[in-house]
Amino acid sequence: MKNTVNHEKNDKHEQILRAAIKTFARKGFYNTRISDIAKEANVADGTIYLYFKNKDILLVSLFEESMNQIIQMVNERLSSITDPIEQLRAFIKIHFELIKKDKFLAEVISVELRQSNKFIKEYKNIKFKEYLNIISGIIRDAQAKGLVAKHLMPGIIKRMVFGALDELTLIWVLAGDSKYSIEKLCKDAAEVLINGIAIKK
Amino acid sequence: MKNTVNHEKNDKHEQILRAAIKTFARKGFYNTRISDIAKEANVADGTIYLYFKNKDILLVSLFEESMNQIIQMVNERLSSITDPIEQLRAFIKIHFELIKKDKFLAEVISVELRQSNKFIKEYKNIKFKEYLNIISGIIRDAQAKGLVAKHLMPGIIKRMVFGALDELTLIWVLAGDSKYSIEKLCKDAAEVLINGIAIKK
Amino acid sequence: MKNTVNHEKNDKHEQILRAAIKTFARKGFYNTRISDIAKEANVADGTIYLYFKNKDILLVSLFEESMNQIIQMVNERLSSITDPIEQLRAFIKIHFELIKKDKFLAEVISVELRQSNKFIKEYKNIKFKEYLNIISGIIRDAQAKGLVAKHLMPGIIKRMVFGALDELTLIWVLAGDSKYSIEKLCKDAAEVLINGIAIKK
Amino acid sequence: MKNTVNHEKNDKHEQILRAAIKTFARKGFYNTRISDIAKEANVADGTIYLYFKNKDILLVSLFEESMNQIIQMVNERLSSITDPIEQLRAFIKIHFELIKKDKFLAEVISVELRQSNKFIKEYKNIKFKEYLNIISGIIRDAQAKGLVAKHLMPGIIKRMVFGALDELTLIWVLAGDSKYSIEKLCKDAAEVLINGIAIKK
DNA sequence: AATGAATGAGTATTCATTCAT
DNA sequence: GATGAATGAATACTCATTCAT
Repeated sequence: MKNTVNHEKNDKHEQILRAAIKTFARKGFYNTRISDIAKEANVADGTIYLYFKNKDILLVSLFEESMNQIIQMVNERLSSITDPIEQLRAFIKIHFELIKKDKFLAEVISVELRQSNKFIKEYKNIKFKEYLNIISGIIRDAQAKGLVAKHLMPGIIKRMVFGALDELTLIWVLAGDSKYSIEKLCKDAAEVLINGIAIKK
Repeated sequence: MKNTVNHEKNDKHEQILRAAIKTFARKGFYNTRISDIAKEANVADGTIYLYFKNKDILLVSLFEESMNQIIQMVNERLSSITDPIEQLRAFIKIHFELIKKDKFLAEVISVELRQSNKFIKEYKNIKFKEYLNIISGIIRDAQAKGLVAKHLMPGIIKRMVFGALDELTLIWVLAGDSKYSIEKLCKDAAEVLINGIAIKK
Repeated sequence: MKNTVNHEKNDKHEQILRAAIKTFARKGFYNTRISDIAKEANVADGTIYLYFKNKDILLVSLFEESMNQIIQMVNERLSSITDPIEQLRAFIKIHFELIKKDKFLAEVISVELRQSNKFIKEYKNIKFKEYLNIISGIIRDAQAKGLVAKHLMPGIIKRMVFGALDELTLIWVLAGDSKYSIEKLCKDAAEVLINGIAIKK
Repeated sequence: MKNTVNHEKNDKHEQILRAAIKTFARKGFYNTRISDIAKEANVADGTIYLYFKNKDILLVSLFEESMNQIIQMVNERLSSITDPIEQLRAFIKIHFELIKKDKFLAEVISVELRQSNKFIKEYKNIKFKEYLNIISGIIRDAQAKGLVAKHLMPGIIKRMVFGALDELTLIWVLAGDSKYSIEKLCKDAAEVLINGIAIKK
């Protein structure tokens, strides 16, 4: 989030996006007023419309821009790993690192993504699919290397992996008093998911 | 809701609930108008308020009543199985059977549940927790019988299982042209999840 | 109120009227629901419409029937008095007696009469005018007998008298803990009003 | 309401208040729609809510602000008069002057005040009590100077005076074709009320 | 670019009234 | 006559969006 290339002092765009994330996380998309975001961002209501066409687009932009950064970072980190199983483990690790780094964003993505995919008109969340396809890419590679059974369909596995991680995200993010540490969640998730798909030697 | 005994086919309560499920599935909770539901249910707008206090409560009731039926059915079906691993397999099977039987309901639960948990004031989805606890109960039993490693926390596993199943629900329910059959989803899910947690012999 | 000629045991008409008076007094005409009155009267909502065309007519009937009884009683009591000044004194006395006897009715008449006169469509409160004209009749008689100055217009005086009495009604009726006794109000009112119009000897 | 200094002729606050007075006078509080007021004020419906929290508060503000001006003006005018009897006469005169100057306001205050006192939640019309207390103040002064009998209670007299004046207000304000001139009403009222309470020499 | 006052379309909910039983 | 479930018209209020400054 912080590794963006915006070096403007007065970066309203970023300012509004952060305020939107925080407010959507707290109140949800439909219960958030543009004026709530404006207040949080310390700008006038109208200013938001100078940077984002409307409320829907604000949420969409938030997804797009966040996913962009995440995807870039994930790809970078994975590029130095060759074993697909280790790549999957790393993917899971990075997922939880990101959640820890930006709880609000994690909450917005986890809670609002489904709704928006379906109900924000004309929106196909390409970036989200790209994120999911990192997983299926790893699976395919693993299958090619004989590490994962060929009959498991990568399109299904990627969703199961994401679903499992996303649900764990939720419990960490929604519980103020996290019963489970990020590290434990990460460790168990990696163990179960890798055991689940890897061919046993 | 009503203190009358509803044995009529023309049960307004049921009629409205079905209409709500269908409409929430199609348009989402926040984009559904009470008048949409009324039209779908072939009743007047005001009639809905004779059976449900308000729109929030309508969604909540929908969850409660549906989960009640589901939980009862799942428990019944699982009661005749003793091997916890087979119970888990059966649980997964039933999950997909239910989805197939009531696509609209599956969609509403999968898409709206998260939002409602957090944003419908004062709502603690006890029934949903009860559903999740069926899974953790199975896991605990399996651990007691030495079938699942003790260090895996049932509270985490239940969420991973649900998350994975729920995400698969989504792809089947949202894709008009299901690329994957329910049966394939069920089979892969069971395989991966059981492999993931079961101790390898 | 109690001297009506209804000797039916199950007099719904009277029952509803009493419930309406009580409820209008407590909540005001516009804030009273037909169902409130029905509940108070221990009848079904629909039953009210068997006795009164609609909510407006219920208020109107309430005025008409109450004023009828009041006028009849006042006329009866005044008929045995010949001195117009004493008649006025008696009128004032009776006014307060009535208030004391039926506080709820007094409150409804005092608080709702103005609104209804103006805003209930097509309603000309003839009975209320008849009540006022008792006062102007007394004044005219007094003027004929040289007890009240001729230049005072009975149409004005009747209103002043009513306005003064009505305002005192209000303070007694609205104050749960009446600071002033009915008797004191009555005595002062009679003194001031009679002194105000009678020619000093 | 607004923290801006309103010195413009085109003051929305004032504009809305005037429109509200006119519309409440014509149709009554409960029969007036916010959109009626908006139309009369030549603003959008929503604009009203920028200046007044809700419909109840609009009526309350109308009372408060009007009574404030009235009280200030009355006190000013009375301050130059020393004889309490003449003060009372002046008070009555001013009352009718105000009615003549703003018929709509007079009508709203006279017709809606009672209702609002009782049925607008949490509203204690302090300003109205302040207005009434001008009268009782005069009476007390007159009693101290031996001009009014001590046994008459100022708390009762103030109400009688107000009731009488208010009722006369009504007949002038409601009658399109005023049978009685303001001047005649004023003269008779002053004569009767002063005769009514002053000790005869 | 930034503001925030003004707009007015949009909707949940209420409640007087009806009418089948 | 009595009921009360059903109706649906009516409306206060909200809030995304615009635009004059």
